[in-house]
Amino acid sequence: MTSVSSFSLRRLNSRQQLAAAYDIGESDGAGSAIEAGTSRPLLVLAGAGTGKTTTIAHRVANLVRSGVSGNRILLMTFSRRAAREMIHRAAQVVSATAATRPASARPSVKIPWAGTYHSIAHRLLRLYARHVGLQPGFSILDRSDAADMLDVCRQELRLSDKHKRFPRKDACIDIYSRCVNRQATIKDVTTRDFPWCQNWQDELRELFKAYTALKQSSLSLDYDDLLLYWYYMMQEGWLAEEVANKFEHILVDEYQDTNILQAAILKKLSPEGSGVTVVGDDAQSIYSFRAAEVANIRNFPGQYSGKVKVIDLQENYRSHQAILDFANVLMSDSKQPYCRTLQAQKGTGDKPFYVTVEDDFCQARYITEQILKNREDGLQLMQQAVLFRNSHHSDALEVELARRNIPFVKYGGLKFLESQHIKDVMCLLRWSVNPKDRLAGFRCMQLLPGVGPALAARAWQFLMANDARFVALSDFKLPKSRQPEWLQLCGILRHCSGVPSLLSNLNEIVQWYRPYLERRFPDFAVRWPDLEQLQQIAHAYRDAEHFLSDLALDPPLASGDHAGDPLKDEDYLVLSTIHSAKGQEWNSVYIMNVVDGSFPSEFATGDDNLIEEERRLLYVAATRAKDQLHLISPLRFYLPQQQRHGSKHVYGAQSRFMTATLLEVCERRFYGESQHRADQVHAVEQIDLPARISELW
DNA sequence: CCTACGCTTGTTTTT
DNA sequence: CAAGCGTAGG
Repeated sequence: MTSVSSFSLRRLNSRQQLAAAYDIGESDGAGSAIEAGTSRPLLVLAGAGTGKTTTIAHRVANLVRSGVSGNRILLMTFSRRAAREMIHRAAQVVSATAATRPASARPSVKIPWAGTYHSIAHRLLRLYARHVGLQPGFSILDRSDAADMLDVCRQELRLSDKHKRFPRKDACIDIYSRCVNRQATIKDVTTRDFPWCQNWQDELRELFKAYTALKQSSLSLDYDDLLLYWYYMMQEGWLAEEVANKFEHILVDEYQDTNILQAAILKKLSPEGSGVTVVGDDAQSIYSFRAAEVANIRNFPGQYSGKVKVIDLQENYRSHQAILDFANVLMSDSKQPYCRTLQAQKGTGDKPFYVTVEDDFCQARYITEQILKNREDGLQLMQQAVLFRNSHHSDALEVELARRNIPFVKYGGLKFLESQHIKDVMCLLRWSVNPKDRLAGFRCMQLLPGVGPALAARAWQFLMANDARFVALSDFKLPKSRQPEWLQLCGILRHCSGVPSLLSNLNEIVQWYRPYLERRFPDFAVRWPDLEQLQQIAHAYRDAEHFLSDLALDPPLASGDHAGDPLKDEDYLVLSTIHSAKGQEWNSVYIMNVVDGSFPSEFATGDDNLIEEERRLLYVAATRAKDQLHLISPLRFYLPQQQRHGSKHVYGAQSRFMTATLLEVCERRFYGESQHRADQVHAVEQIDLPARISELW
């Protein structure tokens, strides 16, 4: 095979080149399409920082240049942000190589089918809605909506009675989700992951049945349904064929984090594996709590009887060797075999700092000081990031950053979409789009004074008896004193369901909601700006349906009301959970609370597989760093459980991951005591300030 | 039938 | 700290 383009591939190493060009024919320049489905399956094992994004971007660009139409490429990445990044990079590659050609001959890089598995599933379902028995306008339930809806069933089935000790809604939805995503029975899932629920198998089955029925009558799909419906679409002859034929090439990023259901969908999309490229790294699998299955990537070659080409990328372009030594030793301490040793192309640098600090306040201060010092040395805030295991671990730090006026953005953790007041507003919008959305309807009705579960239930029956027509809803009679608010709500619903303008509808809703906001929340003044922000976000959307589903599937950042919203071009620091930091990199990285209880998480103790996952989590965190890595270990570690009794702190044990061999590749630092002394008051002389002040008058 | 209040409980990570 | 539950009072 002749190289596709020596110019654009020059910066790739030989293995990356191979991965980017494997089994792609040469375009003859006239854009003749290659015969569909000639590419054999490809597995790219890409260690952290080995140029995975670049490689895929080049592969996409090569596909486009070889004549494959962009809309015949399915690109599934872990987050939509990753998808956007990938397309952007591919476009750059293409335009760099095509600059010599006239603009008209340049292939454009548009990959409309790029996104997460869930968002692609969603698009397909909207596209084929009428063919698969779904009404357009169906709602998407996020995780907590799903849990709430399941809880409705749980209560109706009388499973919630206290003496029964039936699992709580979150446990139930978890079990349900795993059954779906792992294509396993309740028995399998409970024995393996929820042994204390084994005695409830029959009840759980009843519950899931009722839940499924309720979702269907509410015209609602949860996240798992998106995949499940897609999977079942692929079981239907002509439909499966049509969907499979849409795509000539399928690229899946972060394949180690896909689950069994997703793998099954992929298999259905391309039974022989032709045109399939999967990319991933088993050492970076950190989503088993979401039913991710490392076996997917480990067994990928076996799936297609030896036809799979495996390309292993080991040369790391991100970090210097001292950081990679840390990562390598961390993984070699594991009992599980990760046959990957990262090799730096950048030479070496400072060893990672393992910093012992007194408590979380010292930790916050240490991080802030280092960040400021780095900034003085010319390193922007944007080149630095603070990573942590749980989103609340950054609480003390956020206070400190705000105090010192350091702007930051926090990824992960509570999104503002999950806060009550946003949900209230979104539910009214949702209800107006999908009158059968029971969860949304109940929530809205119960906002009204004097309307609780019972009245709402009667009103709901009335609405359903009237074909879910909002016009009829104003005829529902309730106590006279409640009537005005009720009619107002009906008016809004009628208006919004009749007028297609998202912006004006949302504005109506927000205005309507304002009094309820003030009645419901003492801190309404803080919450009000969120509603304005929501309206800002809505500007980017054509209609309510797109707005609602996009926000459910690709939530925007958390509200950054702490240090003020950093503008796009302003410099700001990134705070992120490690899970949300995947695929990113910074010059300087700070990992908080490298202490047992946090690394590994207290919930993981006792289960070897979970401990291993925590190890990989630390690995992912450490390999985000390009130049500087700080691992901070407070001696006193805040454990929220002990809140009441005396000390809030617990003396944390050294993280079990920090073995002697691992410590050898670190530089130890101590921080705290001296700082403490600097803060102490050296009281030499007593001054009577009040007296002085009084003298002023 | 609805609300308000006070008590207990139980807290990861995300599409 | 917020959600869930029980109780007393409209």
